[in-house]
Amino acid sequence: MKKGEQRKQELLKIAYRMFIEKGYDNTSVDEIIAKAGIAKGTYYYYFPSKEDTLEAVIDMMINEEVAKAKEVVASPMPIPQKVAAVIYSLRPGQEEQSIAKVVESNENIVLHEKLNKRLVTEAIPLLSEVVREGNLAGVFNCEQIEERVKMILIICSKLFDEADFTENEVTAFIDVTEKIFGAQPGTMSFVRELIMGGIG
Amino acid sequence: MKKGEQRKQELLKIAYRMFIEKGYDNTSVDEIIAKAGIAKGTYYYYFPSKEDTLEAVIDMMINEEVAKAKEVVASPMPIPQKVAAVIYSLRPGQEEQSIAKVVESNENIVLHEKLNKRLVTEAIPLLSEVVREGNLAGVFNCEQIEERVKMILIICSKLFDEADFTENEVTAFIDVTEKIFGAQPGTMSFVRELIMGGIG
DNA sequence: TCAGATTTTCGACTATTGGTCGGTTTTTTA
DNA sequence: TAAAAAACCGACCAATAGTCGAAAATCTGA
Repeated sequence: MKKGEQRKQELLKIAYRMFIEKGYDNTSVDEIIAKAGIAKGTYYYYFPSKEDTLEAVIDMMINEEVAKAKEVVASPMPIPQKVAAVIYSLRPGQEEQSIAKVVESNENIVLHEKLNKRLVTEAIPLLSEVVREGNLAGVFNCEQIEERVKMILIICSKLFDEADFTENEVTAFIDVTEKIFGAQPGTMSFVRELIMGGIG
Repeated sequence: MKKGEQRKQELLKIAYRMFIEKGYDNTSVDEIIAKAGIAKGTYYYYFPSKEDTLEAVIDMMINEEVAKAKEVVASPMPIPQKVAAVIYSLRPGQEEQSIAKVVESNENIVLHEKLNKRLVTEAIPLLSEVVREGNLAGVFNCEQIEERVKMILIICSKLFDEADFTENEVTAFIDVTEKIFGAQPGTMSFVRELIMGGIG
């Protein structure tokens, strides 16, 4: 890695942290360069604009999460569990969660939404592959796989914005997931413990 | 209506138009007051901040769409058709659609997302009432009504962002809707013509 | 080793923007 | 009709994204 590339990565990490901590709009370029200890010109030598920095930060985040998801897809695991694991792996990582003060839901709409949109797009082919596996294995039974996967991902991205889940939400989500993919009732019921224990 | 209230409404309309035409971020307060022919101080006499103006604009839009939706709920109509009609009435109105250049999807994330969020929240009780009707009438059969309605609304808000629908999307959407609400297969199939003819 | 080119860095400067404030005009009230 | 309240004005401020020409550091090849 060249010198220049190193600096860019360093700036990216700083920007990433600050965008998540304080929100994209509430983070000024001046603050970023102050923390990095560089001059304005240097920053703009690496990034054409602040928004491009955001885009790069999102790329970084997406790549990490997609990599995790791909591992899960490749790993041997019962199909229903794999579906859950892929979705689970797409959540914002540990770090984001702990840092995030303003980040989720109310503030930082731009980052949040851009990230979710990209996440859904990138995840569709991955999760579709798993569902296709499921169809072959007989656990699932559905057509329009990509479209159904998209719906599930959209639901998840919105539902998981809130930190806590109600009993009814979980129940409905499990039932809907089974029905969307044409699975036998109970196929996804293990998700209840997963959600209640792991996240909620 | 007092003089002051008139001016406020006038400003609101101007802001609404500009936010939709050019996006919230790309509309400056200076532009708004220029178009309104007033001074900075006057603007801030009516709105504490630019963001409050956005909030007020969204309120305005929400109220209109909720009013339409309420009419639909109250009107006599077969339940499945009513479900479709309520959802349909929540789309951004004619005007928005025609004005909107940058508005949808790519730019104007803030307005778009805040609006959608509010729309889902406000629509849940309305659509839930219809579904409850449907349960009593025997066309639907489901529990966790609010939660299922929320899912449908989320799916719609994301799916209808794109102007065009694929055959597969429509097929999957119809099937999913029926299954989420526990309706007989075919119950919602009329939606196909509705979407293909009316929107797509 | 050294000159010339390339890459990287610098920071003063600009334009735009959201927002403030003290004062003026208009309208209402009594 | 005079005092009070409401509405309005625009100069001013602080913050902020982005520019630019020049300087410093690094690399190149002879």
